[in-house]
Amino acid sequence: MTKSIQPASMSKLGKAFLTWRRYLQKQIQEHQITLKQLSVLRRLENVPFLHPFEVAEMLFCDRPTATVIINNMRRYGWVETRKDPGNRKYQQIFLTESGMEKLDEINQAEHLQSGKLFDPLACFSNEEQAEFDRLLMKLNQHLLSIDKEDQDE
Amino acid sequence: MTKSIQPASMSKLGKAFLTWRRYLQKQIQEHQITLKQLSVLRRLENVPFLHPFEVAEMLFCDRPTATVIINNMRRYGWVETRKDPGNRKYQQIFLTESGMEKLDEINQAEHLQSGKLFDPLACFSNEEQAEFDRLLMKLNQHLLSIDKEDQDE
DNA sequence: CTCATGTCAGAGAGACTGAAATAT
DNA sequence: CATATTTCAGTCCCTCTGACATGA
Repeated sequence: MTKSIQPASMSKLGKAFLTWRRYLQKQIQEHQITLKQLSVLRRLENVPFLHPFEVAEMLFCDRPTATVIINNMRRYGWVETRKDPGNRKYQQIFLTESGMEKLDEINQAEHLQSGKLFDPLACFSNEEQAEFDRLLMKLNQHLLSIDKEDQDE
Repeated sequence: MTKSIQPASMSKLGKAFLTWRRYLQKQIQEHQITLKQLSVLRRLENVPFLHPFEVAEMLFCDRPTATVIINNMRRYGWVETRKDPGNRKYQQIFLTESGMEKLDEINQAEHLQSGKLFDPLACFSNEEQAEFDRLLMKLNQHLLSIDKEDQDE
């Protein structure tokens, strides 16, 4: 009897995630940017600036990792940082001209236009999409209690 | 209007996956082993040997990546490789004594006993579990057509 | 003091490319 | 010849730990 580390459903979930992430990464690879970097750029289209801890939250990573990602983006000149004048322990991350150009380049790419990308959920009926989303929300809610369990140990 | 890279459900799926993987990794980190390495060891409990391309398939990664992972495991002495006598372009990957000891160590760890681990699906009723699994299978089936789409380009 | 925020160094895994060797 | 398997070198991103500095 094979001893598995995780329930079969979680393996399937992982497989779906990896397949999808690989596909997205491949679609943008010619633009020399990673998915996480693009996520940050896109977010910066809609807010004046981000704090590093907000980047960590949205990318669902820890703060040191966010620092690495931000530094990579600074190296490419897509963002720059300033001290928050109101609270000097914060950093503000701003989109640069170069970062906006990068975004334009990507947003105008033919195969990245909305409707051109593969739709992962196209296999679902509306009811199934809603149910899938509901189950994922429930799962994420449940997974939050992992942290509490950790503290008990 | 925020332009997102992916449907909201896929973000939720990614979040669930990362949370779960992080939890599992943390559970075994004291044993100085990664999840992929442990998956390979566990599989080798049940088959006489593996070919590298089989490792790539089960880990859902490409073959060069599988080579890296196998080499890391060889470095720790958990596996060793021999030429397949029947087909000399194949390698056979075998579990070593040291690898078996590593497995024993992990299998006997108190907090890794079955039933002790956090159950990610405990939030679901039996019906929901079945539905979740069914939807994930359907999604994975659908995602297979990504490759076909790629070839058309 | 405490707490949250941010950075840094270092290590390591993993992913990818391009090239090559090998065997079918 | 073409094809499939495997490895290798090299690069890069991400992740984590542990420590530390900063400022509220």
